[in-house]
Amino acid sequence: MTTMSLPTAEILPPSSDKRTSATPSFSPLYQQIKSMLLNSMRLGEWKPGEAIPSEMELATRFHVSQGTVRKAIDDLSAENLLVRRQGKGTFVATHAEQQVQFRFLKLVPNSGTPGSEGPARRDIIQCRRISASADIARALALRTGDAVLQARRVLSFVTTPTILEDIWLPAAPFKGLTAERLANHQGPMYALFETEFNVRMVRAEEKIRAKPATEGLEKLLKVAHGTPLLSVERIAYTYKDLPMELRRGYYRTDTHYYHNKLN
Amino acid sequence: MTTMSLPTAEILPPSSDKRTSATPSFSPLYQQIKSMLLNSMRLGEWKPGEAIPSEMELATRFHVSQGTVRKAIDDLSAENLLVRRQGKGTFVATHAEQQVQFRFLKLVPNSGTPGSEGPARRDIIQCRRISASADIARALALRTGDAVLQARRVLSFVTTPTILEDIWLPAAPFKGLTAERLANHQGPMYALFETEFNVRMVRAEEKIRAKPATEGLEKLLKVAHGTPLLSVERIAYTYKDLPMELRRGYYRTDTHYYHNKLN
DNA sequence: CAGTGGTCTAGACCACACT
DNA sequence: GTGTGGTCTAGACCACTGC
Repeated sequence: MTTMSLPTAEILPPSSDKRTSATPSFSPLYQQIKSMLLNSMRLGEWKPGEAIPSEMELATRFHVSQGTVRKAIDDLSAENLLVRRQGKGTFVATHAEQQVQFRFLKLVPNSGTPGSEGPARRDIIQCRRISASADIARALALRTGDAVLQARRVLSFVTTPTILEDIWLPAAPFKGLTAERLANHQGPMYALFETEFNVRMVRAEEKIRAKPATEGLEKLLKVAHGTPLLSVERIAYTYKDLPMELRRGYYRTDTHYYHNKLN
Repeated sequence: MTTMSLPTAEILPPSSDKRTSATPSFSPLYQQIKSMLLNSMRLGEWKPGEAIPSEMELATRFHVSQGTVRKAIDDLSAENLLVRRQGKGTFVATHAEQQVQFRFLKLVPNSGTPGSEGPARRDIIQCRRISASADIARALALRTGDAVLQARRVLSFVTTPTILEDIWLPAAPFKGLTAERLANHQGPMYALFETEFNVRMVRAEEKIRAKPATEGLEKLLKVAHGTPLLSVERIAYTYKDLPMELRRGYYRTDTHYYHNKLN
């Protein structure tokens, strides 16, 4: 039973030996549980913010012990895909909660803590549908020419414009997204993606460089010509390592800095 | 057995719990085990690269079950303080291994993978003993005027000077460190710190900004005047959150980029 | 082969949140 | 009180490493 996948009908013959080693790879039970939990999240059986069944209930459903379910949930919890709350239950992680507002935005003010400036002001400058150029398509695992949405916005903290971002999204999963919906939405953009488009960003990678402000950037961020800016290119992924967003940001680093923890 | 302290000579003081609860609180056994393992590593009972006792042996020593020891080791392993190797044992993590060479240096070449350029060339420009200025002292949790070592070096990849770093170290723990020893040493500086000074860097925090190259930087990194550089200020910590190094680096980002994973 | 870490179980009890 | 996650135990067996 170790290398086969569990029956999708969620029935495990009681006679089957769960520990017999078959040759090729060997996948522990808790890994299989992880996959099944992941699938349920991906397919929307449990949505972001909702509780998943209790450990005992999942143990019964999968015909394993509570400890095995626990190990699977521990892993997913460590990957920030689930959130455990003692006495209450286990919940699908979401970008809509205050505590995780700044999980992906690592820019913090020179003095103060992340978020101490209050919510950022978001000004959507444009949002349009275009054809993917070669590099955009590659980043989003599309074909050149495929339809993508492109948005541009400025984030301001305490009236100071601090970030300019260009954002590219595959058009298909975000059908119906307009500048108005972006502009009218309060809270993190990734929260909007969850509730409106059932797209949950699970992880991201960033490439960071220092670049001089170009003419367009100078005006929008109100900095002098050639001011060094932090160039942050991010690709965000949903489940299954599927890239769902490309973002090219320019950060002012006179009033803020990019904060990173190394472990 | 859960809320009592352990019955051996190695009893922990009723360590204050990190949670914000007002009650006297409650420290699980595995947390106490973690602290004791941490202490043994800090005091050098097991040195970086060495194996710690087996799970069964530790369980006997601490009078707990193997599962409890296991949970403690799991945690320390997740924090990169220990490394488990199935069939061999559990080892104290070290900066001297190939696999973790680039744990703290996140600069990767535009094309290629971390380390694909071969080992970096390290040129020590200076190493001297000075009095800590106010900001250096604050970063290293010293008093203004305390003795510190200050070193400057250039890292080059494939003959291209890429990083200039100024490094400050508290003089006391690094007594005897000279430019010669730095220059003659092969491999990561943090590995030298482990073997020669019994100082192990456990984690670090970085503040990243974009800044124009100043006159001194231009020559050393061979870039044009005003070229934007990545300014990376790092404070590295040993056990117990004790700051042991301040590092101010300037990275060229035309040939490389700073890579960060967000989870 | 023995010794190590890795997985899994069944059951007990504790801490926490809600009702 | 009930139900949730959190801790701990004792024991079994599996997978990997090296003698």
